[in-house]
Amino acid sequence: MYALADCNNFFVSCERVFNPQLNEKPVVVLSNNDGCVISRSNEAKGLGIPMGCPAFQIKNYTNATNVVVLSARHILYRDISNRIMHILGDAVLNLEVYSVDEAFFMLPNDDDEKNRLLLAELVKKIYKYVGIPVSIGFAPTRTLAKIASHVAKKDTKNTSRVMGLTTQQAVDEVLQRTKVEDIWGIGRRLNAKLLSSGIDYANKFVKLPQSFLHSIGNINLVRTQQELLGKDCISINPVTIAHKSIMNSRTFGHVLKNKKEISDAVLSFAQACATQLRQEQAAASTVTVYVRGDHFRQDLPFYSNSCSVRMQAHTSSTIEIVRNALIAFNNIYREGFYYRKASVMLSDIKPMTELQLNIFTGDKEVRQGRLMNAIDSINKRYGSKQIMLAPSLTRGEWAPQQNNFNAQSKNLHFYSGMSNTFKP
DNA sequence: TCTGGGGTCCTAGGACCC
DNA sequence: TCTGGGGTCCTAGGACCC
Repeated sequence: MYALADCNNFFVSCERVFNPQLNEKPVVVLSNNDGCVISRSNEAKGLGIPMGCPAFQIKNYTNATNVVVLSARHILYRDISNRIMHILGDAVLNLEVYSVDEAFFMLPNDDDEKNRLLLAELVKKIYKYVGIPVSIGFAPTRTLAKIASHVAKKDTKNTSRVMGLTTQQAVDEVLQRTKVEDIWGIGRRLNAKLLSSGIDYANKFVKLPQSFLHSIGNINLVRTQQELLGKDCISINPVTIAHKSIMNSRTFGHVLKNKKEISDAVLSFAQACATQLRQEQAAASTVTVYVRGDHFRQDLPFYSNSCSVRMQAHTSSTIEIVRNALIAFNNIYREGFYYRKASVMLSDIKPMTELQLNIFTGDKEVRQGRLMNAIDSINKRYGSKQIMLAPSLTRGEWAPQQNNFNAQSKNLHFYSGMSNTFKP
């Protein structure tokens, strides 16, 4: 049996832990740059505010009700997430942290009732020690466990917030009232294709021939169907999931034209990627830089492009990674356009332990490795930005804006200045 | 006026090999 | 009029997830 623990309205719930006045009020948390809604309380959902709603459209849904609109504090959410994952990790087998607010794990018992009691205890424990409401579903496959956790979350009569799909009868009943768009693995495109063939609910989806699934999707869609039929198709991840790519990317606070300002952003993102890479004790051989204009500005010419540079050898040195990121950036920067976003991605990542020294770069690699170790330990001890490459010492023009937009409606309450109130 | 930031996997098609 | 039959590797793009 697999279980999935899923935090309810996670970012909003985190904010409520530190500000109980937010309880029972409609609350939303915004994406970086205060762009759009990424977490909603039940009350906000009740007002009809959709996921991904642009911040400036919230007022269209408020209906004369006070909505509390908050900028995101991802460092805080990550810390709370870690606490929850520790509690889960101590109690269960094979914890797979799937996202900041979700984790899969295996259940120890064959007995449904024992499992149910164990999970109900975990839900209580997490609420008691961390203050976050969690729902847990369990079933023979991950895809069914996911559906079970949704059912548990929505069923307000079920106070234990635990739901098992352990008999065929229970599965059949739930599939009958699960829309295909709510199945894990079926997104907007596939949903549209299925609907146009008259497939609206999961009980119809599971009866489709595999040849049809192949014709509208790929092998993953067949796997999703098999999972709903109770056949475990998703291979178990190793204990520590190594990243295959590392990315750092921001939408700028406003459009930028000046090459230096944008290359400062690229430099800063490349440094962040390199630091994370070393934290994971890994090295990468490919750096990709991407830039684009502003989709929403009809009045400006639009340009987007990306460039990948393959480095001579795998490296985790900030100096090498930044140097190559800037080469890639120089390749794609075009004079005369306005830019709104840039990103840096590292790929072809390997653990340090698997790497051999390249005969061309060996000595330099060793020396830069010592330098990077020194920088990392100083930054760890005295604060994350004590030593950086020189051009990134100033706060860039590209910095995203938070708490810095106009409230058009008196119905909107904008909280600000809360960013540093949390002490782990 | 104002629209996020990460990730993964799969497939088709091109380049290249013998 | 006629133009082989296998392979591999890489990349771009599309789909999905949170």
